Amino acid sequence: MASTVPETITDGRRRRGATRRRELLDATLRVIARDGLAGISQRRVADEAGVPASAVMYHFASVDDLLVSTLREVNDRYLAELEAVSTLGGLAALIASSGRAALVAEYDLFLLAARRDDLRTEVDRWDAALRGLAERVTPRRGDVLAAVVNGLWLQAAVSGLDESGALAVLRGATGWRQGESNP
Amino acid sequence: MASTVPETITDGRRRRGATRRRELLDATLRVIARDGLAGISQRRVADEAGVPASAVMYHFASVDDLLVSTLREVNDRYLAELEAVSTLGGLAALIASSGRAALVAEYDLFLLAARRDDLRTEVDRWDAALRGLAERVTPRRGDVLAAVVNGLWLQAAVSGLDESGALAVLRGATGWRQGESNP
DNA sequence: GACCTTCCTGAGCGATCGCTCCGGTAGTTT
DNA sequence: AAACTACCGGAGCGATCGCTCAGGAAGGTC
Repeated sequence: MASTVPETITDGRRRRGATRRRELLDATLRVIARDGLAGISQRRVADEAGVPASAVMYHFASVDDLLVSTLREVNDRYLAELEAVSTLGGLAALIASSGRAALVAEYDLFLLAARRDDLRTEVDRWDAALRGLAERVTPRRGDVLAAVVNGLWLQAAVSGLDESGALAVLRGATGWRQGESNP
Repeated sequence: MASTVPETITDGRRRRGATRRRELLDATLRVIARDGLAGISQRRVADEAGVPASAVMYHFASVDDLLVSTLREVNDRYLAELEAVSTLGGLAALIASSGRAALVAEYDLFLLAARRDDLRTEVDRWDAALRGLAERVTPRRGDVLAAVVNGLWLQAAVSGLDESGALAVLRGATGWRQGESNP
């Protein structure tokens, strides 16, 4: 909030620093996917990223800050994808596009946000985006579509789900009938 | 599997032991609800239950065993409740009956089961029970109902959900129209 | 009463935890 | 080249971790 955010970093030192910071965020997501939030520690993330342990504390104020930053990054990415969707087909493709391990990791972070007051904004952002999409795609059945999307995403995380199966459920839930126009 | 399971324990020592074991399971669920799986430790659970730390290792082979036992207990309870449901109204009541904190804790354990091969059976049990209920209540749209139930449960955990709201979505998703017979 | 089984618990070990500190290195600016 | 800045990384502190162990205490059996 207080720091200036240049559109492109010209300072070579800062650019390397920013890269390493992102590598730590990626490593964090991989560790969560493998071992869950309980598996996160400064040293484990550092090892996963191939950097010394102290690097974590240089780029993040605390391990919790690392976790929260990872959550925000993941959420930003998904919100952008959600907002780009306008059809049931696109929605099915999005839900089926991520691997199970990554989805499980993202749900772990989602639950973290659900439990902590200081992260409610992240949950609310997701909720608003999903509700917006639901109203956009199926104006009369927005609440139903929102629930189905949440459910399908959970099934994709836990048991896996292919695109055509997801689409069939989405159509079934929104009252789509064979021969109707998209979505 | 190898131990005899008497229908009622007459030995006072064993009965107290069984009680304490259950207290530890309850304490575990409370700690998860508050701090997540990452907040679980032998000493923290023991403190929450009001027993010495060594009691955990007496009643459970390891902290992981404590976690797995808690998961199985929670799953058993929910499966029994799921199997008792036969109408949309009953389903809505069940979904809305648990507090948010408890639901978040149960999802944490659910994700643990989703990530670990040795716990797949628990996920599969849940999946089979939900699918069975869905086919029972709405034979033609079983897959849709299963997805909606998962989604509503997630929403109940994250944002809260009242019974009437849940019922409205369940009816909307299954094509129920005003004036039709239950469910 | 003696004897046995079951449950209990405080002390403590080695490992790992989050985090601090500080000397060092390498780009950038003057 | 000197001064400055940003990034780097090994050492190490106190706290907590999972788990072991050995010595009771208490209920049950004979």
